[in-house]
Amino acid sequence: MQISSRFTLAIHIFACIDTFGSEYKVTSDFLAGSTNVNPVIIRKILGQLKGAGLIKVARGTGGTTVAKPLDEITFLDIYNAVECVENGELFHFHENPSTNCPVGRNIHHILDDKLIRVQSALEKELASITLADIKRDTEKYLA
Amino acid sequence: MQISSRFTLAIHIFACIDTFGSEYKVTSDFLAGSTNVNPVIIRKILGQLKGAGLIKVARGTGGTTVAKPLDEITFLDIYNAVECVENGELFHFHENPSTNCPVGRNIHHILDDKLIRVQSALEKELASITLADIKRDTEKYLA
DNA sequence: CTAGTTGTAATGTCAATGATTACAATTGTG
DNA sequence: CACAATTGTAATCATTGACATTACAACTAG
Repeated sequence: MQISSRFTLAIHIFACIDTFGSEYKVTSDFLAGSTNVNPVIIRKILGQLKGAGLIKVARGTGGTTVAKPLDEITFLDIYNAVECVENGELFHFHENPSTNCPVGRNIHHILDDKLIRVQSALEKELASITLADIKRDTEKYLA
Repeated sequence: MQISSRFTLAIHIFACIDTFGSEYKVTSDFLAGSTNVNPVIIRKILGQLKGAGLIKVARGTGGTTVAKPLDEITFLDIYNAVECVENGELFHFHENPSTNCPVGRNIHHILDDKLIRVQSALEKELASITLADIKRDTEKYLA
């Protein structure tokens, strides 16, 4: 299965806040228009990003702002915030390998460290990209 | 979403073929017993691995063998064989960003190269692990 | 107070996963 | 040759997550 579009949506949201935040009030309806995604879905993602301390959302009056310097928010922070994988485990392991079979009994010992290596490689690359990179390239393409 | 358990199942299957292949006939029922997964699911995975040229399956008589030297089969080969992600794209991009919004119009330009970087990091790590590593560690834990 | 928003619950649709039953096709062996 | 074991595959089913949508209570600036 693919990683949920919540991830690309969240980055799109940050690009909008940064680009339009000084000029417009960035509401869930505004973001729904730019992403073409239902405003309730947007509000759920905003709630997750807020919960992770990445943005501030104004209750009642409306509008969203970024809570930290852009170069301190990595793709990994966003990826974790929007819960792309359950329990933080990228790979879904088959649940009940047989304890009667020597291989089944040891498959976790054999495999777990390798799965972690792969997952760590993914997360390391996610951590190497920040919203400052997004800001730079957004300005480049909008010019 | 997590990556399908077909991936860990496939590796479990290879470990069984290597460990028991010389002594027993490794059938889908045998593998279903070791993995605790339905034999029809096993047969589907075997079909995908066979289609990728990684194993040979004996029709009628039954039994499975590995088609290549173990150090020539990487985790990436297996990952691709069992179709863990659609179109080979790890990230699901929201489908219709607005063309009326400057950010929506450019979000793919801004983001695609970064998503590819992350996906490549994952695939590179997958490619660095082979079934020879699994064989070595299986023997270690079964001893 | 009112208008515009957010937060959230409740439903609905759709797709993928995995289990399960059933059965035709295949093939070595008695 | 006929049989028994096995593969390949179709057809269902239950469960789960994603995303859309409607509805509405709670909140806040003006």
